[in-house]
Amino acid sequence: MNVKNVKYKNQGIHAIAAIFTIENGEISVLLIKRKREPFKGKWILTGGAVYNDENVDKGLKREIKEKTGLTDLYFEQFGVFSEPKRSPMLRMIAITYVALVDIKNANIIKETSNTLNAEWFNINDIPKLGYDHEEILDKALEYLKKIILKSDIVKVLLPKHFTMPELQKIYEMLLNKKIDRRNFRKKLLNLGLIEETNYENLGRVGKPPKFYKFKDVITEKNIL
Amino acid sequence: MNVKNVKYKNQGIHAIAAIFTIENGEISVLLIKRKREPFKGKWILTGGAVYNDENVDKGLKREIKEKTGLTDLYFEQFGVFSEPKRSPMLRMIAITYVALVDIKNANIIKETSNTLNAEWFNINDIPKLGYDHEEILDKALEYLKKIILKSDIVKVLLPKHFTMPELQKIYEMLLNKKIDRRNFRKKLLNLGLIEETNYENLGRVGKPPKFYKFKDVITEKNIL
DNA sequence: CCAAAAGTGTTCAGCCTACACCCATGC
DNA sequence: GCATGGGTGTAGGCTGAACACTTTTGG
Repeated sequence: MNVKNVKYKNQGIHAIAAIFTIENGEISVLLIKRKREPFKGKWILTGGAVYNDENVDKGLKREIKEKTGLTDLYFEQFGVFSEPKRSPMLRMIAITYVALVDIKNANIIKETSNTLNAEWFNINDIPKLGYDHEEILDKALEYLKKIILKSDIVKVLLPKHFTMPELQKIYEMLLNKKIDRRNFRKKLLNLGLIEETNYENLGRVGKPPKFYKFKDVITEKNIL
Repeated sequence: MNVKNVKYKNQGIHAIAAIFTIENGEISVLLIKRKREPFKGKWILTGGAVYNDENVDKGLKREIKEKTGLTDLYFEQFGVFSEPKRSPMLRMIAITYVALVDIKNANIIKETSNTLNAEWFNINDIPKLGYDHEEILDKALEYLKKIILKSDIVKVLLPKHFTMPELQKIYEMLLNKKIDRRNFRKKLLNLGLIEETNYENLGRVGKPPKFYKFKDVITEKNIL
């Protein structure tokens, strides 16, 4: 069946993710450079059009894989951008996501049939973006800060076994503020997302840290 | 420009609202009965396809007005439903909303060119719905309970001047639990959304209540 | 004066913040 | 033994929950 009513013909869905990672102690976001019009040569967030046989999550995964090679990331939907003119030519509605990926697993494909380049940009040094992606990026960062204490989303940024100071650094970077060591430990243990392990790793300066891991089973109570 | 790639041709956007009100001390949701296939004769939530020159909010407002006559309601977007088969025939993605309306202003159009009927249904007595609207309704109720303490959304359900017990009854109905009178008063006043007025209204049994109103200016701090 | 409805205050528990000293290791 | 980095506890303020009596009106 084809759409006949011209009032809502030729609409499409964009699934768009602000993919974040932590690199050299700073938050970066992955941008891709467009190969075609519109916005040819401009940097944009990762994403693209959802196919008819996909739900939006699946379309996003496929687009990310096609345009960056990334397959193993955590993502969460946070918004809808639907101004009629947000995309020139076709009417596209964007379903937007925050995603996190571990830089160590992040082997980025630089060029594809649709993209000229892909690069991590420090979030304090973002170029002008195509479409309405600057607005989407702003909202994504805001959302990330809001959910970071209510989910185990940071899991992907850490090795299986990690220490409190390692975990704390990630929160400090994402939230962009200093946190008290004692309070942080109490809070995180209280949240019930992580548990101590008997993993050990000596050979470093200073008192050896305890190691923790994210619990395998996250109960309802944990993730609000 | 027309879509050529068949993989994402003929997609469309549904804006769909679970419109709630409080009637005889119970929560009701507005359902409309479809006049055409698919789901001809079935009850569904209010909504329809977004036009090309509208953002989703605007499309929702238009659809609600066309199909129910309602113009003055509070609504908030909460989700996206995108399973490929959620709508038979055309591939439609649903952007979903919670809406609230004051029953006293709710003069419902019963039949339109697209609908056979429109009626309020007690949420404990919902018929089988078309599309995936049962799932949407469940999620909408869940969302409503979550935001009710963080926004002035209940404003539309109350007269300009209202008493604490009146306000409390609405919260108790929406949250479906008893709340302690003293704690409720402290909490609501603390939230800073409402303020006392010198409105008076005697002639009722019992000690005369104080009247309150929602503040005209809601500051950033108030709505988290 | 009595029935009905509204107003009010205290205590306890849990959570957040601020803050300083001790401990185990490598060199 | 000393430098480095990690671990730990306590006190004050805020928030949410539990709980019972007094006040004002209409009839």
